[in-house]
Amino acid sequence: MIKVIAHIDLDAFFVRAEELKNPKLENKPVAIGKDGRGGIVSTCSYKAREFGVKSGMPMFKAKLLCPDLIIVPVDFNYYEVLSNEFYYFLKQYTSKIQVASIDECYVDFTDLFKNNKNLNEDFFRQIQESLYKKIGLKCSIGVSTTTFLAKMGSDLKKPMGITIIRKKDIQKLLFSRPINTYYGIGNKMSEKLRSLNINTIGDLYYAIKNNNQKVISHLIKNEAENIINCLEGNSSDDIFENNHFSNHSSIGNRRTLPYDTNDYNTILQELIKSFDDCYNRFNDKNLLCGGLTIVFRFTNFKTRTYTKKLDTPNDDYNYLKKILLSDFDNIFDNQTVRQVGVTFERLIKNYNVQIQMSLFDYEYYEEKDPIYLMLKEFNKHIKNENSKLIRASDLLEEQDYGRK
DNA sequence: TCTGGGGTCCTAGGACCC
DNA sequence: TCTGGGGTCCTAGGACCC
Repeated sequence: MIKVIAHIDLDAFFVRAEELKNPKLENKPVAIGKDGRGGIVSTCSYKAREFGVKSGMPMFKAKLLCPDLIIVPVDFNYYEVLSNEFYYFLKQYTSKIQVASIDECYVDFTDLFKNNKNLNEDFFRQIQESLYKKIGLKCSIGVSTTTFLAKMGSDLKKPMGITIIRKKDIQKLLFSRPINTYYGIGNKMSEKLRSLNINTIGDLYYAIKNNNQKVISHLIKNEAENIINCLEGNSSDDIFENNHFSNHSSIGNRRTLPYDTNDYNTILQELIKSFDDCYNRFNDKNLLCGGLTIVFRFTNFKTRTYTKKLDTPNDDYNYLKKILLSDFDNIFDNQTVRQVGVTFERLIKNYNVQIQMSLFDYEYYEEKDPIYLMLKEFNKHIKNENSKLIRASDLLEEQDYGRK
């Protein structure tokens, strides 16, 4: 059966989130990110883009392009709360939602269109408008028969765009697009392909079709076949239902040092800050950590990682920290370091913790409890007066931590 | 005064077993 | 009379995405 899959992507999400906090930022050139050594633009407002500011650009460069740029630091916890609001909003339409990141998801609307042959923009326009009215977020929507095409579609018109890609329109809409806009082909691969005179998605399609071995040999195993399937609309259209952006199999933190150094104590102190940051986020979630990774990035941007697998998954601060410190002593060899980081890996749900059912209730939570705070934020941001109070049980029921 | 920090996934190649 | 080769499992490092 032909499916109706939408990819819904929030427009300049971090900027929009900050505008909701501080409406004075609206229609101004705003960049979200760190303003300091190594700071880059995480995302920026459309006004800032008019000056040539882009995601990933060093902040000092952005300031040169746009002297009036307003720089706002990243507030990830707040974005996460807002992101969950967005996904709850979508649930009024269907539960067939696959959360892909903090600001985008795939939704299977097939059932809703079962009896309606006239697939058009109206329905999606209504979602857009309702989302904006209720939560204040803007989004772009791509609609097609597969997740890949929906994803490619949402990128074609922004902000507040709606793009329907029908099978007969794939070539017209996608083949002239630059090669790096193909989802899954990044800078490295684009560079290789351009050196082989593959500059557009269409170029790549025909090269594979014509069995151009020079090109095919640069792709990973089975990728050529996969690309043809994607561009002919025959790739997977399955939605893997998940409920939260916050279900992770790892939690990490990296920190760029104020200056490159090989000083043992300076590096160790930053590493411990990283560890504490990870632990604080990890500790909220009733998880066990099954492995610890330390990462160094050197002046030349090469990275070195060191992973310790734990015999038994653990959540004890002192135990994990002891491992961190002994690992650090083992591997640190006085090389000059630019960035250090820690990742908690192999996260699994801690089934040993028994929680009384009554504790799932919103009103039973202590005011300092992270779940309580999250709910408070969440309810505060729902603008519709009629929406009912969300209870902790609604959230927790849907938690499904751990790996498949 | 270049190049963040949150992640996931893939692969080459080493370790190990028989 | 020198170290094959098939298989599995694991991990470091890198590519990619937002």
